[in-house]
Amino acid sequence: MGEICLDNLSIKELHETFKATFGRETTVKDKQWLKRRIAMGLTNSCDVSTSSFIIKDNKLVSKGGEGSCNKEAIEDQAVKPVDGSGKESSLNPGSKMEDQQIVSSERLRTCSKDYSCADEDPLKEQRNAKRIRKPTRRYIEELSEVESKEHGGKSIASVKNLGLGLMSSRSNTRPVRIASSNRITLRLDSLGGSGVQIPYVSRVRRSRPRKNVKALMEFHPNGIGMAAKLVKEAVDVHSSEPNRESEGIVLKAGSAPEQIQQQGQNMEPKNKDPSVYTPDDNPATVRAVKGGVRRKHHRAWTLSEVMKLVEGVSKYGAGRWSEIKRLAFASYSYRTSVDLKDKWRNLLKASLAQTPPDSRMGARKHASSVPIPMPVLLRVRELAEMQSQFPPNLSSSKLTGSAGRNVNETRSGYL
DNA sequence: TTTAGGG
DNA sequence: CCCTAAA
Repeated sequence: MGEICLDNLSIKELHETFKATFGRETTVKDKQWLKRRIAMGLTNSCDVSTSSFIIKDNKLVSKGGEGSCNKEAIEDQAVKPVDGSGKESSLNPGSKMEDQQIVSSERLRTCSKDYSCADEDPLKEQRNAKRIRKPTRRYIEELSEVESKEHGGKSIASVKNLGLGLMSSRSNTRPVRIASSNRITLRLDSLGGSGVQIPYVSRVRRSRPRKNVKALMEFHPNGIGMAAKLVKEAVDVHSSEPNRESEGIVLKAGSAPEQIQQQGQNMEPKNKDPSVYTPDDNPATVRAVKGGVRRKHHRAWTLSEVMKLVEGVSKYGAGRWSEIKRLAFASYSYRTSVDLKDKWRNLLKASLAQTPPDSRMGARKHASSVPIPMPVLLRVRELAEMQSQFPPNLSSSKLTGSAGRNVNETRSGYL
């Protein structure tokens, strides 16, 4: 019971799932470890209410009721440092993924240190030791999202103490959240005038100025547009380079993506208090003066997010994005209802195109994007198919789907 | 404001 | 992801 049914997956599949879940690859070859890891990644979102997904072979079964949150998996993880086992060689959890170089030394530390933070300390150590490796911004950003859930908008208040009067610029200031460790991160969308940003953590996103052309054009007459742009860029350059070392987690770490990753996974259930790193928005758009709207940083969808989305759709119906956003995605500050919609659209497309030919061609050209587990795709297709038939009944929306429906993966002999 | 679609 | 038309 404890173990999720990932057992039937091959190492390769586990790797894929792992990547899909955490957005990064892993070289760990230990099946057990992978399973635990994935299990956590998937269930750490225990509140997915009604059902937790279980992947079994190619079937996706929803396990109803019981708060089956595999605490076990997590505990196990903590105890993993048991080198006694013969498979120690593969025991390098979130350590450094591809860097098996420092492995040994780190492993030792892992043992001596407190289990709970086994993954963390070693990192610091090894980092000083040899690691110089470049940050790899992408990972940091994408993994930084912690799937912590539910934390009402309670954290919004205190922000005022910071003397940020500008957040009012847009009556609808996106809920500002306070990140765990005394670190405050906020994002003001001041599209209107002020557009000043508080570089508390100077996490401005950098990217190409892109086409603010339109905006610029309008102000051009006064040359202000240009000025604005320049300013914007300037700000950008200055505050951006330090990629978003989000929450003071990366602190001393030169960058090691692993750390972020860690935090997400290791976070023990009990420590889940809302204050722990709020997956706040910020990486999002930042505006400087008029029209410095950068694209939101691309957030790779993790498997768990996808699953939440799928479940959300199954419960509230496709199209009720705002609902799904509020309920199933309450914790993900980024991911707007529109994002959900878009993602669903993509999932749908993927599910329909499922396993077409793949023939000899270099199949996975851009395999970089998380491969979505077949089961999930099947579910997506099912839901779409089904929902198109029975337009979501507002009355029984909650009962629709999730309740008693089975996952009849319709023959789909594929794979 | 939220949806649906096109870009 | 962004943007926009509709609702």
